[in-house]
Amino acid sequence: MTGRNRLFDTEPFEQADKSGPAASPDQTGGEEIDQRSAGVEVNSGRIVRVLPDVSGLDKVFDYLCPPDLQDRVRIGSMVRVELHGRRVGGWVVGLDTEPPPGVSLQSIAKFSSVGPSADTVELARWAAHRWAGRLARVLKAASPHRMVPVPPEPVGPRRRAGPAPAFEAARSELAAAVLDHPGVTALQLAPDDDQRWLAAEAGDRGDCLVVVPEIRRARNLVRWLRRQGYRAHLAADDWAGGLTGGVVVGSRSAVWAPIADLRTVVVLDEHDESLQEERSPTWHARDVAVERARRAGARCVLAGPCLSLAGRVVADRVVEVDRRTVRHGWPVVEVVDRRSEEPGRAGLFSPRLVQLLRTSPSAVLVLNRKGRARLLACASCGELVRTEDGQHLMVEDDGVLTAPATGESRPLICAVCTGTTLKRLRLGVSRAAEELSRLVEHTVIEVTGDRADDPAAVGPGVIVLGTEAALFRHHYRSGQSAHTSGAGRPDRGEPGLPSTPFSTVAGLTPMVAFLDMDQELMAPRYRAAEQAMVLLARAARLVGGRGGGNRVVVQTRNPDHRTLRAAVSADPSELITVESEQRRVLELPPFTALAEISGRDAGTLTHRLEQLERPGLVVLGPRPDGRYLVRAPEWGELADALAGVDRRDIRTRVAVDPPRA
DNA sequence: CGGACAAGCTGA
DNA sequence: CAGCTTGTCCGG
Repeated sequence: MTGRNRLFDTEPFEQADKSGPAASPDQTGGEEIDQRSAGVEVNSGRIVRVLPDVSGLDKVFDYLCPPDLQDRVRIGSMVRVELHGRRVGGWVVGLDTEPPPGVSLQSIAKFSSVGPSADTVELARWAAHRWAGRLARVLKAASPHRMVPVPPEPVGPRRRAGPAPAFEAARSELAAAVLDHPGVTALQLAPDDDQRWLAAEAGDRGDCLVVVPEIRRARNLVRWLRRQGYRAHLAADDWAGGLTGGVVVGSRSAVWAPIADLRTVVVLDEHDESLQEERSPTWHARDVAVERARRAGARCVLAGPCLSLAGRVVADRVVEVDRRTVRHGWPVVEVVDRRSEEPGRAGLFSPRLVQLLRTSPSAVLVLNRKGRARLLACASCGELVRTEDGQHLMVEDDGVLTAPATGESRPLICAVCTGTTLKRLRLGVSRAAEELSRLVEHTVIEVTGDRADDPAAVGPGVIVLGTEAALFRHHYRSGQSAHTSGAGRPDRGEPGLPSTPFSTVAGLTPMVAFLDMDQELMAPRYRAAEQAMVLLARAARLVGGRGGGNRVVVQTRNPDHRTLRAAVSADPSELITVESEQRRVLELPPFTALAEISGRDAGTLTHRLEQLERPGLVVLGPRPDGRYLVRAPEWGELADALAGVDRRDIRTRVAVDPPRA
């Protein structure tokens, strides 16, 4: 059958004719033909391969590169091209390519921006395969947000201009031990170590990338480095800055940033989950950093107070700051064993915790909620939002109330008092706050993750209570200073501490208490023990080292849990030893590779994977929520399997290295 | 992804 | 059979 495309492919002349008087005949067809006849032999008529930035389309297309663009277009360049009648952006991923026979080529419509280097495009390809996702998604992360028409040139002296920042001799020694070694080094630090010195020392050794989990911290670090006389660039604001040389700092996507002469890649707080992209492909900045450094012959340092097992395993060696420093950097961790309390009257607050809270000026309390109640209550009368007959609870769905049980729906209005202001109830946190306010004199502030407003202000006489978010979403307000800086507004380097977010300053909170650590310790996730340790390290950073007299309190019924033992003895490595052994025995990452398959057609995909009959590939599941896990002996196997299965006609989400499996 | 087109359905 | 929906295919 001669479909219209076949005709178009093979006989462009006729196609142009046939499009007839109605469709403007000459605009595209005529030009193409001219270029073909004039171009193909005579002018170099460079053909480039373009990957369009169109989600759902994972294909490359060949285009002619007009002569006036040829000196600017290279691998990674961002261009606009006509595709199927519309203009789309895309990346040049191949030069001088051989187009499929019989296709008439169009020209690139426009050069948009400098893009990732050829090396970075290759690295992105590796990552797309490694995490079984689309190349375009990775390239997007590796590309500037604002267009960069011309790449900046490297400048002369890139290193520190002024005198060296004064670090203790011990740190400079440590820096040398870590940074002057080829390969990948995992560096175990104390939780009160702000790690800025590592960025500075790396900067002293040449152009480097510093990846931190939070953009706010990246901003602070850039400011600090500049004050120390370094050329520092914030990757998010100045994508191309690194091409002039110096220190590039940014959050996870900074691991893709261009840089003139890469010597070192540093990842700070390597344990932090925000180093992993949450959308597919779920690439992890730690692993990209390691691979990038390896390819560039650069050094790589993974640092933090709570190195992940994955980080330790991927590293060539692990260096630990001396025992005394680590121990000193951890606060006293007090484990409150709730098993010994009188049964029956166990509220959320043990007598011991209440005693500690009463004498503490302020505190941050963390309640890891069970389940996710979406309850709504009327703000004026306080009633739960129910159906007309009061029999069923209702939830909000796209601006209307619906009762999942009956299907009944109505606008956002309370049936009892016709109030229109409804508030979301955090049952766990709200009840805990109520209970707490009867036990202590402090003002109690609730914090949950879904409130996008200003962080809570903690200060003397105030207790912040919330989910895990309470560890992050607050500012410290010391004494009478009423100043708080907005969440989105960068603080302008005020000299004092009042507006500085907790995330960067250790030792301000007198106490952090976990009301129910068992939720975390016993969570059915293979990394639960590690993740609980991350929370403890975070808390440790907030309250500071043991010298300050502040403490972390953990309420639990598992006082002998390996995570708690390690925290009490201020030694995260202790946990890792046990954890490592268990993971090996249970064949879990990082000793195997895991992917989580979810979505409507998860079953179909896993079935297809099983049919590949690859040795060592195991499908686990489905779990109650319909998700599957796929395990392979190592990530290469897993990636090959996922690449070898047809995913075109099905809707699934694939998360390689799922953080919460 | 989003348009182009074919096939399927409805009502006059 | 016009007018509309639904499904499938394909892009240089």
